[in-house]
Amino acid sequence: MSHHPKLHTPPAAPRPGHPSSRPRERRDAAERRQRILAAAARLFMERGVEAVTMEEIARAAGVGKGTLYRRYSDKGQLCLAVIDACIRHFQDEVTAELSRADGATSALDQLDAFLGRLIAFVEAHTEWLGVVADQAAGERRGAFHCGPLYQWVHGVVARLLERAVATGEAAVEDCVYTADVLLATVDVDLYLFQRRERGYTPERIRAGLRRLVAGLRARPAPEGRERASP
Amino acid sequence: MSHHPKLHTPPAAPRPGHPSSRPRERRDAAERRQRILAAAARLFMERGVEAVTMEEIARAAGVGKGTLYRRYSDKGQLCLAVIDACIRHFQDEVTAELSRADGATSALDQLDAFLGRLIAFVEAHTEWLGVVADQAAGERRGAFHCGPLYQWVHGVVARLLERAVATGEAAVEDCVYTADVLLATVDVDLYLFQRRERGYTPERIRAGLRRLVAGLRARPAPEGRERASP
DNA sequence: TTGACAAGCGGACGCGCGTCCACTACAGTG
DNA sequence: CACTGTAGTGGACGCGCGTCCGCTTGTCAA
Repeated sequence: MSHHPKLHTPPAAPRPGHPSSRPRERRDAAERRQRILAAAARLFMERGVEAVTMEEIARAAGVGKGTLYRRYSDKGQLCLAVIDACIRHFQDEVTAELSRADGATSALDQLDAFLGRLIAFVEAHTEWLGVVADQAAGERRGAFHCGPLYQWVHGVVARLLERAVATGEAAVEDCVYTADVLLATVDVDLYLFQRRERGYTPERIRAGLRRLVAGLRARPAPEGRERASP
Repeated sequence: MSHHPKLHTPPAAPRPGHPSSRPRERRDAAERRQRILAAAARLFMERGVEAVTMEEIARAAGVGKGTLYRRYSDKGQLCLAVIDACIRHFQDEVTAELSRADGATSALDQLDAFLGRLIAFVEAHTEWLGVVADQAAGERRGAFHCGPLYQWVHGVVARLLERAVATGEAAVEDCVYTADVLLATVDVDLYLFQRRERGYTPERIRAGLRRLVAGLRARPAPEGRERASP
């Protein structure tokens, strides 16, 4: 298992596939990459993600800053690389569960289950995801939404919505848009705000999200509906 | 018109109200503040918000960086101060419209109208709001959600939702949470992503949001409903 | 008017990020 | 094995932010 089409930095940069197709990554370079990842993981665990600087990571890994930035264009990318194993695991589980429940469960229920898993994932990696989000500012605005992780999650949600529409379970006009909306719900910034400032539990957030999904269900009688074009 | 309880930096810092209650802001300080605001507004218009540095603003205003930071703790606050007039105008219009339509229009329709206005506001000030959002990173995470602007907008939405529930129009369990969700929909990052990458028009976004609100309507027959307490 | 005190000022400074480029050393070639 | 091109390296550097602290100046009381 575990093959989501080049979502993750495969081995490194040149070629993921054939063993003798291109000047593949140098041996020493690969070793340094391991050192970097190990050092970053250790420091992040020890002192928290925010408190560690790129310079420290470079020093701890015994490489220069240039080398560090060659592989990970910013702290966010490095974070994603560090929790890469978790991400793959998450994706594998989801993929497995979805294909298992394929015909047996309604699409909307699968969506609900997926969102539950997603909340758990966010809850478990808030600090990391927070840093990732921070990097997507200024010049890099929108980088996260354009990145493979969001694309994948969005794809899953949109596909489930489309299936739900096809089976008549749900009445959704614009699945792509709606998927964005559902995911905006677990945006790290909002999630942290609700957890920290509002004092919500993950369960409460989950419940709210579930009710939102319930609102997508097709209605028995479209009587007092919205007027379509004013 | 135009009195929302200290949402904006009133005159400056010490006291908004009585004329002889505290060592009110010095005259020269006030003048400098005007210079800063004018310089910032000009530079932002000329070269775009992102491209202007705090140092340049200070220089253009003929003050030191320390002075600049004394009043506006970061670029985001400065941005908000520059578009303060627009914000007040927005709030006044909304307040007026809401009190005008008070008994005449259904709460859900008022909500819909408000969200339309909100989208227009975001569309008009994306660049500024983007910078504001950028500042709410790292240490300052959640600053925007804690700030007066979000609080106010959230209050409006939550109140309308509560009214809709009271009149039986809508079936919403958790109005505060739902307000957060509706607003997450027009989060600057997401909004820009949908506008730029997905190529959505504001109208399309508005339509999607409207449908989301429609999903909150109370159902005629609660048949295949969610099980309330598992 | 004078004195005193705090509010206000401003620029030097430190920090972290990310870039840049002269140098190194690995991996194919003859 | 010597040769060579090129991926890879690392640290000096520049930038923008935000802070800090010694100096200035308005304001109020005597």
